[in-house]
Amino acid sequence: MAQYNHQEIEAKWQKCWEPINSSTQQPIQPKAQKPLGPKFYDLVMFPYPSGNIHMGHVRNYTIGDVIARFKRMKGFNVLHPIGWDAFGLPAENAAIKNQTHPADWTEKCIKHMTGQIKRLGISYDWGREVTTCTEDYYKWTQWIFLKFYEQGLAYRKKSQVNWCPGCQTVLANEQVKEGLCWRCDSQVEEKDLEQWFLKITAYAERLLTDIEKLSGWPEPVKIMQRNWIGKSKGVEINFRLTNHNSQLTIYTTRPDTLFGVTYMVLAPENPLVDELVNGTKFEAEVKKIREKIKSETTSQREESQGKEGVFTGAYAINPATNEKVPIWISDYVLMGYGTGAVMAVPAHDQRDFEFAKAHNLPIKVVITPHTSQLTPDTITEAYVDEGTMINSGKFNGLPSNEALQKIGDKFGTWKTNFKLRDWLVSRQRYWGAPIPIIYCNKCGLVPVPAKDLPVKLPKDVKFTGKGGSPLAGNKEFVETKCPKCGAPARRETDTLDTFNCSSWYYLRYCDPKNDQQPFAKEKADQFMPVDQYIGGIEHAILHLLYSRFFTKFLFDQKLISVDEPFKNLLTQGMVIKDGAKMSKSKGNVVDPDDIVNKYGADTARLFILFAAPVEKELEWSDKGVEGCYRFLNRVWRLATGPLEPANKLRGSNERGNRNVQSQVFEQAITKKLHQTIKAVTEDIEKFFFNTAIAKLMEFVNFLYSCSDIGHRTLDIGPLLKLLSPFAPHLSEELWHQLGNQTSIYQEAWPTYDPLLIKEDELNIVVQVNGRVRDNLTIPAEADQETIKAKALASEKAQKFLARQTIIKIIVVPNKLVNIVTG
RNA sequence: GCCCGGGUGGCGGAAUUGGUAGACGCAAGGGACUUAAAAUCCCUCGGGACUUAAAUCCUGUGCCGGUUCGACUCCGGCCCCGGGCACCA
Repeated sequence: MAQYNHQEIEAKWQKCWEPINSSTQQPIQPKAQKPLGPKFYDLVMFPYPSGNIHMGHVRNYTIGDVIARFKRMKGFNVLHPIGWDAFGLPAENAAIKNQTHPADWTEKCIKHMTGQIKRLGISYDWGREVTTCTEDYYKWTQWIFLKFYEQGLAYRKKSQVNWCPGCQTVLANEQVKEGLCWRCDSQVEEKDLEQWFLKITAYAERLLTDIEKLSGWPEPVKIMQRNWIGKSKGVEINFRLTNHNSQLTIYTTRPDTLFGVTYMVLAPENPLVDELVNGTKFEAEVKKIREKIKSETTSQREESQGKEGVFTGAYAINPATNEKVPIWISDYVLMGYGTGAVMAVPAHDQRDFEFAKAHNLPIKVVITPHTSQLTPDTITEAYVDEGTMINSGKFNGLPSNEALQKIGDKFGTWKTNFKLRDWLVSRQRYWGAPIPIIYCNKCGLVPVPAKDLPVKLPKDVKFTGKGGSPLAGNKEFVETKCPKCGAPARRETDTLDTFNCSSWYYLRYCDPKNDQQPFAKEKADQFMPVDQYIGGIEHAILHLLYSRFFTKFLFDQKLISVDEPFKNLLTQGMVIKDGAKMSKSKGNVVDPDDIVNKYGADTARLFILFAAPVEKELEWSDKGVEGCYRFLNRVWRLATGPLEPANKLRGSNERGNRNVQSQVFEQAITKKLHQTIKAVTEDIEKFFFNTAIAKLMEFVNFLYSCSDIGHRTLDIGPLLKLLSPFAPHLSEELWHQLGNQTSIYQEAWPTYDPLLIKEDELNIVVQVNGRVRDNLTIPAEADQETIKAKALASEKAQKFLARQTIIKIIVVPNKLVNIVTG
């Protein structure tokens, strides 16, 4: 018997699988199920080609592969593609550092990572490989951008934007995490710049309501998206200004507190501020404060906690009370939300309360709790709950929730607001898809005609890392002719945020070679939506929200027939070591290559699935890996062996059921096998891979515990099939050693016989007052009365029943009897 | 502060319509085989009491209460850990 040589076996089968892997066009069909089964689109988040795969990738791709192989054997027509999210900053930074071109660097990385992925034995359809930085791909990224532009959903606007000094480019709101750049952790600054936006806010309502449709998504992800979109219902109320013609519009979700307004606050950037203070004695002071606030970073602003502010000298009239209230500016009011102005009700809003305390502004209570009385003197924090209206004219005495509706109706206009901002998509970087726009002195802004796409990214560019769009330095690129009038014109030199590229790649996989359109509708329709999407939770908002937006837009353009891209989503947990995320600086990185070399891909795959449930964090353990390696060796010996001498020699301490006739073993093994088929199948369907593997181990352990008589007659084919999604190489090798000529994953998935898994005898627990006292073995067909009688007759139970009155006996079929005493 | 997850042996984790807590794996201890080691195979393995041993009993799923014949599982209150959002009016 040859030893289990993982290196030899894995290399051999990876080579054999090459032609089968790249052939979704001619899907692999189980022999038993000839007609093409229903489609199943199995997708993992495509990687950024950073140079090396890490354990997170291994986990991601292994999960996807188990599902792909399982579904194929189940008869589905599986689409299981892979590609590269290849535009992005690291390539450019590497270029600056190493004097290589981003294109060359990226190509090298892809080549290396391709080899690494192939060595994992993942059954990708490499014939559909997609790379976002190639002209044939980004041509269509640009094309889609132009579609947005045509529909008025891509526009340029000057506004306050997030600037990352580290990346030397602007960022979208979604890309700022707690004031820091999501990529490089630099403190994000605010800048006034003219930039390109996609009008994702036009889809805010649909992006929100359609979350309901995503029954196959984890609840936390849906909650995060809901919060990010941040819908709120309120009213806009106009306040007249004294000594001015214009009026002040505020947004509030609490019109019930309108009578409690004691001052107003404008965002420092609100244009009305100039109108109010220009030429007054307040101008200098207000503008000083405004400049100070503007210069502050987000985190400095947070520290000020809404205490920074100054009176503008102007007053507004409360439409409900006709009271004159002062107008202030403060950093706690944001220009980007609502109208950039609020009515301040210190008694019922904590931020207003704190500001009022800090600046000695009056407090007026208009809602009081049902149980106690609230006065401006006794109040120590804002009362934000519901209550009874007071000091509110004819609304006095009403419950506040009723007054909210009535006051809103009377004084304002109902309005829905979203926290979601439009998506800033322009980047002042080189390594991305050029924005296909031309600026003409006569015609203004002109989109590049579709026939002229792609706007090619020139190779000859200087990388200084000093800021500004690198493309601006390339004359040949910048200088062009206006497509409309032919006059000399300039190209846009910003590139698209790479999240544009990743927002539609799953559609390109459906038709990757199309040079007429991004994808043919009928081909996209054939596979969309993605049946199972697998990736890290870090994209809960970013990529997943953008992709939903793109899909809805393309649906509206009638380019596809689905309006949600991902039917089911599986968010895998991180791979950690020594309690921390693997990172170079911590020195706790485990290189997948090392594991594959030492133990093989099958072991790596098995361990990464076995060590933890998919959605939870996975603590890497070298010892645990060895355990999985041992298991595969056990399977190997089981299949290739005669039993080893040591195994035969277990003479003295063997279990009772040994040395019986082989027939008995056969029956027992068959039963256990069918139970295992059932359990493993159900576990895989629920993505409980860790317990599926445990059940395979149990079965193997069971086989080992049977005598060699049992072994000799054993057909391990079904076991190999059950194991094949997890450890494809070893299963395939042993499958062929059994004499089979065709690939194991062209086999149909094993089925179980419900009659065979039935136990003839059941183990029934006998409890007295809920505590276990005895175990009974009872024929499966025994009726309740028999079981009751046997339980009562139990000697061990009797001990606890002495001098007790039995009140009732509870029989749980197939499980237990509980005798309750008084 | 708000919103989500999650607390089970020495460790990773099982136990999803309330029904034998600790499957499976790791580590540890003991044994078989071996000149020896490795590999392999077998046994033990939450804590405690009692005992030569077997047996038996008590206790135990973050903490405190509750519902129930019966609670890791359901309810109320609290503590701790992880993640997300963070002046959104």
